[in-house]
Amino acid sequence: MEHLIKSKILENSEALFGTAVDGHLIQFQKTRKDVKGDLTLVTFPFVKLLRCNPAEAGTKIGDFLTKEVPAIGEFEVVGGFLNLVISDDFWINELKSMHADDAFGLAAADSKPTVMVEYSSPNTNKPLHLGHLRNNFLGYSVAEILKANGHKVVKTQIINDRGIHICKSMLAWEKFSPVNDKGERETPQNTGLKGDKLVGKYYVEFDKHFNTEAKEIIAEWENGNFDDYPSGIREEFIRLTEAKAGKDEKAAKGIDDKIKDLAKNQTTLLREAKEMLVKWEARDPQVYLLWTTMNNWVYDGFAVTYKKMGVDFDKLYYESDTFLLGKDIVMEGLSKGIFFKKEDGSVWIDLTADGLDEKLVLRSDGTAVYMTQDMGTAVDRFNDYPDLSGIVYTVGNEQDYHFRVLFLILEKLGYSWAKNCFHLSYGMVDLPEGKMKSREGTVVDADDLMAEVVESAAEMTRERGHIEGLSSDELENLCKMIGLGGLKYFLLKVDPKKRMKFNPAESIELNGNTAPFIQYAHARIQSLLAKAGTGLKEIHSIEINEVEKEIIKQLTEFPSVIAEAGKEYSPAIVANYTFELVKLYNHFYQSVNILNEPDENLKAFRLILSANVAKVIKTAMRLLGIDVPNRM
RNA sequence: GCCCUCCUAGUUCAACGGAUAGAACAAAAGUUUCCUAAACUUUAGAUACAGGUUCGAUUCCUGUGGUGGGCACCA
Repeated sequence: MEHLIKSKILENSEALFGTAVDGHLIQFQKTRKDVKGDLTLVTFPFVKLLRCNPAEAGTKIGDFLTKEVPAIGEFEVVGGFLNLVISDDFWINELKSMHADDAFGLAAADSKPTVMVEYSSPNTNKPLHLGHLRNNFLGYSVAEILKANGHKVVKTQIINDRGIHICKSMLAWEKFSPVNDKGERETPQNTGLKGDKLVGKYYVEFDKHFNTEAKEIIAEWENGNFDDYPSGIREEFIRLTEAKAGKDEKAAKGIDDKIKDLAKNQTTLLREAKEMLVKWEARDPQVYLLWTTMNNWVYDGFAVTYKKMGVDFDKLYYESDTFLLGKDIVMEGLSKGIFFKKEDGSVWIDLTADGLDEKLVLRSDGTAVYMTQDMGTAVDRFNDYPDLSGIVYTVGNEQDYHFRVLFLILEKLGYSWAKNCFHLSYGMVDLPEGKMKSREGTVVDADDLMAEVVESAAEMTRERGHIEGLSSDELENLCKMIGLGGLKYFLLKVDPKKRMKFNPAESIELNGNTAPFIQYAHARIQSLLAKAGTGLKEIHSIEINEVEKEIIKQLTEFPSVIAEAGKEYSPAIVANYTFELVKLYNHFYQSVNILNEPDENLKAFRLILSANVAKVIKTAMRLLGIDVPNRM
């Protein structure tokens, strides 16, 4: 309808305004609930053209449209707003056509370019936590939304399987794991621990011993013992200690941290971890075997978690394969004059003209940095998938700057796809008590949380009843749908860019803007349809009420909501749309009695309306990775 | 110090520069002879502050205050 009106106005702009008008002057919005009309045209933009007041402009355009567009019956002008009334027949036809369309709202599959969506990308030294849940749910959902928009999607993750952090877990396991009577150190098999949990345990173990050792070193320094440490340490320690005098609490703490860092760098543990990393890079067989073994434990653990989350991947990248990539690109950029070399041999790019800084792309010893690797990986992916048009990176907003730089460098290097790369940046998830800090044990473990929400859903379902006739498998499945749906919805309904607060109690809430509220509406409609039986009759001309019309209007917006969510990479748009739809429907449901409606025609209409609400709910929730039960 | 981000009811979130700033939770009051009460209906309550641009500003610009993050030859 908007397209139709727009083109009519543009075609006749000479007659209406005496001049051609720009398409963007024609702005629509939803009509306020308390005034007459279904669609509103904002007439302020035409005031200057027509040299009249907004109301006169509205009347002129309204007169024109009622003549030109049959579906527009009448109109009303309120100030600068032209409110158009669209005929009931138009809405009923809309409903009929969506009812006939099983894939309503979805664009034709694979009709748009291939997009890669990267998400999850964990480190292999610790288990997944709440922050990863937001990342995974977001990435998965955006992938689904892009598919719904007709894109072919490759879901991927890059697994950070190498580096000093992995060596820390490995070292701690070798040093601190107890040995059982069979002479084995702890394994997932002999402890029954999930692999990622076991490895994570030793990462924590490393940190514990590491801190203890650092404290001991500081104690030695405080006693004036610097014998075992390199020259310069004593001076630095004294300098820092003296700088502390007279500082306020916060500044003093900062200096304490620096002293601690100084001491940490002198620990045997860190030295050994670094040695292990060097051995790993040299492919030392023993270190490599340990690395492979422990990473496999982690992958087994992650697989369980991903399955529970309901996410999956089409292609995996491992940092151990990609961490050397990108050097040839640096050389190429160097020869093109995009990068420059400093005296010490390090290679940089100067982005000051773009409002950014100088950025290192290759160390003076010729080794790659994070940026180098990311450049290489991106190019690599476009080689792997020749029809790839762009990459979406689901990564936290602490890396905003990194991705700005990365995309800019790729663009300067002349990769035309650089403009199709997008950083799906999301805010941190806060707990009611504040930031999650692994050191302080305030991290919420992903497995624990998922188990908790499912258990809560089970409790509430048992309390409520309505479960007669369900097998225990069906019941378990239902509780999973409700619990995990609630969790997913809670994390997805907020604008991804925004930092959000996670309240464990609210996440399992079943009222308000939650998945169970939406799932319930769907289940109730299914049971309504089952009771009504099949054979929905054709609807004849009928008078529909305001609420019914509102619902149809809302339903017709679904395709544009999907398009909008794809453009903005925002599942929140889909979530909030669905919630509005359900509220509208519940209101309607409460005000009529569909099954006992004597007018067969009206009954058929209301059933079809309900069926389409259910269809849209199901599709929308699918885009969020949430299952909807047929009964609950 | 420099750069980025965010600040909306008691709380958690909405609002392409558009009409009287919407919801949800919490609070208060109601609705079960009838399709699932995990529902529905009422009531009360907010744009951090100060300027500017505009017919019109929660939205854009400037400044102030606050939040969080980034500024390593770490990843």
